[in-house]
Amino acid sequence: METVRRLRDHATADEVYDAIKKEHPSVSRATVYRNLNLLAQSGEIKRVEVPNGADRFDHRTQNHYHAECLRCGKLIDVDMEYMESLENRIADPKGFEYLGHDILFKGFCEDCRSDNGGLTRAQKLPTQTNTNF
Amino acid sequence: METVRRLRDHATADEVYDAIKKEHPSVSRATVYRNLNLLAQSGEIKRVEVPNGADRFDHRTQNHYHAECLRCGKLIDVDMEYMESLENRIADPKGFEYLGHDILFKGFCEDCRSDNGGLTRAQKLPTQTNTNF
DNA sequence: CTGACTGCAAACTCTTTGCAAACCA
DNA sequence: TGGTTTGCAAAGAGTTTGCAGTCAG
Repeated sequence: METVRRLRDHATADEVYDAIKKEHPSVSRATVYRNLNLLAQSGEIKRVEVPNGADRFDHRTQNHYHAECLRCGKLIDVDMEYMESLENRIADPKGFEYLGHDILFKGFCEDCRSDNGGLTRAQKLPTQTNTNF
Repeated sequence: METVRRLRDHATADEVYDAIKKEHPSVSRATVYRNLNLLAQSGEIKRVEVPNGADRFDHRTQNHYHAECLRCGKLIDVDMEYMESLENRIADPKGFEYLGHDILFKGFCEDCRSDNGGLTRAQKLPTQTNTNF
């Protein structure tokens, strides 16, 4: 079942389901979700949570950051050092127990940066300066 | 309608709806959602997207980071300088047009760090080392 | 045989949308 | 009046869950 990590590129549960279904048409969506959850909990794959979008599952299990295309929704790996203890920089912990962090970059992927038009998740952003998240 | 920013603390659309309903019982959820979207787009309030949770709306419109309590879901403001151009540190832009980023810290809030038990969003995390996101 | 795993369908959460009625300028 | 905004209910996306049947050891 884990051989589904051959999909490599940040597949959503549904993409995994579709891929599995081709070889094992009887497998149900529920089973795929259940097993992805198990694998993610055991650490064999990594769940990448995307706000307002389906969770994606990553065969790379080390910590790293992602960038999301605001037009097509694609997720790409970002080539940047993981900031191990970013949370040490926080000035006033106020009793909060920091366990980790996640950074999500936003923008347009190579394919999408030109075609200005069409549906996009960017519509939810403030319109004046799209750099204001 | 914007006076709903008196709720101050990262209210969800539903919390806003509940608050409005007390004074204007006829207002529907759809209207609240529609207007929150308009206000967020015009930049009068800031939408904070929380993976696998309801979006929250923030009266603070400047860029800043948040921390999410993995037990109760509460969102708190993080006292840390906003890293204006974090995306400059990315080694290999690969044609991606970076427009911004968001950082979400995770952990347990003051109230929740002690009570180990009960439902928690942390259950979705790998179990061995909860610091591995 | 027993516990673990599965398929199915229904349920759930959060949010958006079509439409007709109500409102406002 | 004509464009905008509303309420309602239905629809939508993504995911989980109860249950009964199936499988493996």
